[in-house]
Amino acid sequence: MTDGDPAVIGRRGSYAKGVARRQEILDRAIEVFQERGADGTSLRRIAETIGVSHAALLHYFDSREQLLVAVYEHAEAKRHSDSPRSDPGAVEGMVEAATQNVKVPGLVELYTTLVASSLESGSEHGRAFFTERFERVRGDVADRLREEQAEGKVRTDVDPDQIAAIIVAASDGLQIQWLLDPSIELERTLGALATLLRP
Amino acid sequence: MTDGDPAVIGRRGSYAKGVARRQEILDRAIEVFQERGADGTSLRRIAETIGVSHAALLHYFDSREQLLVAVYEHAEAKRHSDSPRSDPGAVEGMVEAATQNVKVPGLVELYTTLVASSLESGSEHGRAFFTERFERVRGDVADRLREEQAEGKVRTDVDPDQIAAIIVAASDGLQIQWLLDPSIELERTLGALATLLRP
DNA sequence: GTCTATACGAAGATAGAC
DNA sequence: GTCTATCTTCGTATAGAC
Repeated sequence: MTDGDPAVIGRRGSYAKGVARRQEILDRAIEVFQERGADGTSLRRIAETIGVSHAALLHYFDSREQLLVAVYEHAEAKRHSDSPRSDPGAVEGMVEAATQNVKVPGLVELYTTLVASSLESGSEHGRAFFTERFERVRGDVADRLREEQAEGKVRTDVDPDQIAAIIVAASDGLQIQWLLDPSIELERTLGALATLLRP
Repeated sequence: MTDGDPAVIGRRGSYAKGVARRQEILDRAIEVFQERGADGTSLRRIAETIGVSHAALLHYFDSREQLLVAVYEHAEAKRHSDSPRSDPGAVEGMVEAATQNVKVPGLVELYTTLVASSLESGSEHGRAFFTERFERVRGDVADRLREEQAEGKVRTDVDPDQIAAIIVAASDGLQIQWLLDPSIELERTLGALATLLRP
């Protein structure tokens, strides 16, 4: 996120109570999504669970999609601050994140749903968010790969940027495959990718 | 699909005209999705474009999701019969499929949308379809990997089943990343994955 | 068997009162 | 800043004409 002001994501609530209320709504909404994923989560049901009208939600978020994106963003940020940032290798970091994700199927479901809808034509906000996110995550992974290449931990006959894209894609895709069929062993399969990268 | 009768996918239309009409609907629907993806595609809009009532569609397909799955299945089968089945290496086959897909963004969008909704709780049909599909595709790729390992074309220090899952995941994920940001160079990036697999 | 007509409830979004 | 009321569209279900 390039903009420093968190409230700028919605349309209003830029001051005092508005910001607090917004955070409160997001906190409550996260719980809803963690247990329900993205299916039983209409604006009206979320509003009902939280205890406001659905129109009130739309006061803080321009559309259902913006609310969903904000919820995902908020949940992701919260997890990053909860886990003490171990900062391991490029693949190891992805493995760690993926195994964490898979414990909260609702979030993976939400993520997948949002990525899918961001591909559709009407989704300016979602498209921008995920385009930026993919770029940032790929960049981070590529940077770490370069470090590891310099340290002799990763083979140097492949382009770090391309490998980074593959790692991110494989991680996303495997989480989906795992949700549909847990027999694929997410961690060990991502481990095989790490084997491929060793010099 | 384990059942040999194609008409069994819907609920009726098992005979003569019904089958033909069903195919006709699918052919027309494919065009709709190829240009619109999955967003402007409500049951009613599809019906309107095809020239039937939305209730008529539900005569051939139990639900909107079943129609969408059938459309995707039909489009995929059609493409397989159109391209003369080159049957190359494991990764090469995925590269070929992915580069074909990316020429029809609507289908990738449809695929992603369906996979996402198959994760949700209400989706029995979609979930079964994609679980089977992933299993079949992974199995095919793994078989080819084993052949290539025997031929000395692929390194043998990795499990073919795990690599197959990674190839499928990476292919799916990269198509999405490419749609959001074409600068990642889909073919060359998947080529890097091929490099990793060489002995 | 095939399809039209119609109805129902839920959804996202908007307008305007308070 | 938040609500009620309302609009439109959606998926789905049913009745019954042909």
